[in-house]
Amino acid sequence: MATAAKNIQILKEVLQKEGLRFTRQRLAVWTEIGISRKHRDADDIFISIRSKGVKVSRATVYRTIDVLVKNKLVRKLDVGDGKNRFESKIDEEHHDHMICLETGNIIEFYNSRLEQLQEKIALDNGYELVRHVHQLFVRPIKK
Amino acid sequence: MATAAKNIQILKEVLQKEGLRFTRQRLAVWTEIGISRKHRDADDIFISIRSKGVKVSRATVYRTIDVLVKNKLVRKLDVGDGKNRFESKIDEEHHDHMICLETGNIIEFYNSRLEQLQEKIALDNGYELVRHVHQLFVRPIKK
DNA sequence: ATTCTTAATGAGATTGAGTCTCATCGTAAT
DNA sequence: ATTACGATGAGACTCAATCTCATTAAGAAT
Repeated sequence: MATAAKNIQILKEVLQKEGLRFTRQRLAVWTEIGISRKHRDADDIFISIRSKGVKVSRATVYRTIDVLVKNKLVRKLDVGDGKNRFESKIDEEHHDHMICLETGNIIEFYNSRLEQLQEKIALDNGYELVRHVHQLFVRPIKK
Repeated sequence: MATAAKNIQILKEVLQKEGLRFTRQRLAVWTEIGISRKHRDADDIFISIRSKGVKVSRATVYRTIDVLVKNKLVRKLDVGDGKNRFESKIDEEHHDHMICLETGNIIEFYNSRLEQLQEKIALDNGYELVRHVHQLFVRPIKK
């Protein structure tokens, strides 16, 4: 389970590996993404950190997120509205997303057969699957 | 098979349905997308139309594409580089895309089992699948 | 064909997410 | 504590996409 101490440790290891320094701002960004509800956009994260009294800039938020995404601590999610969303990958099973066109709700799903098929399709074409983007845009079934 | 005459007819029907006028610009945009190679971005389409001597603006290109997408004549494709691509859906089987991370190549694929699975996943969650976004980011297998 | 109403267009301003610059700050090694 | 140099922040900048509004042109009516 993710404790604050464990999350700090994870961040420190990543920063060390990348030859980067451990700073208040980087910790704040990682904490914000790791602790809070999912699917938040960059500005949301920026505002939230500031509201907690930590001085940070948008530039630093974006720069830090890039590092976290590169090191697979965070996942970047494009829901098609021009703003990327971010979610922690720590203690999370892999999943994709269903976006409700009526409410904007984001529902997570996972299907192993689907994942296998994706690997197979890439392989059949002479490629190795690196990552995928998979969103289902849905509408509630009317009774 | 798609002939120029047939494509004009399709466009006219859509415009009529939408209560919109048939204009040189709208025809030029539809022709450009319908005739040319796939996966073109808006600016590409804009430049190409201009180079053929048809006076058009970026605003009109975007406005027309919106109408075409809304009426399922054109598909909008987000390949993750910040620029949407467009392709004609006329005389095209449905397919998804594999994007090569090394060359930027876009490969089309279709798998009926995959399509069925998506329908089922939405249904199992109480939703109706409206559309989906599905891209595989891949790397050539090294020999 | 000419007139007339109103939608469509174009040039350029604007938006907004994300990136970049560079003077200043702060980490952490010594 | 000093020092070297990486990190940060304010705000300029980028670029795809959208909006504004004066002008243009469909296409219906005559």
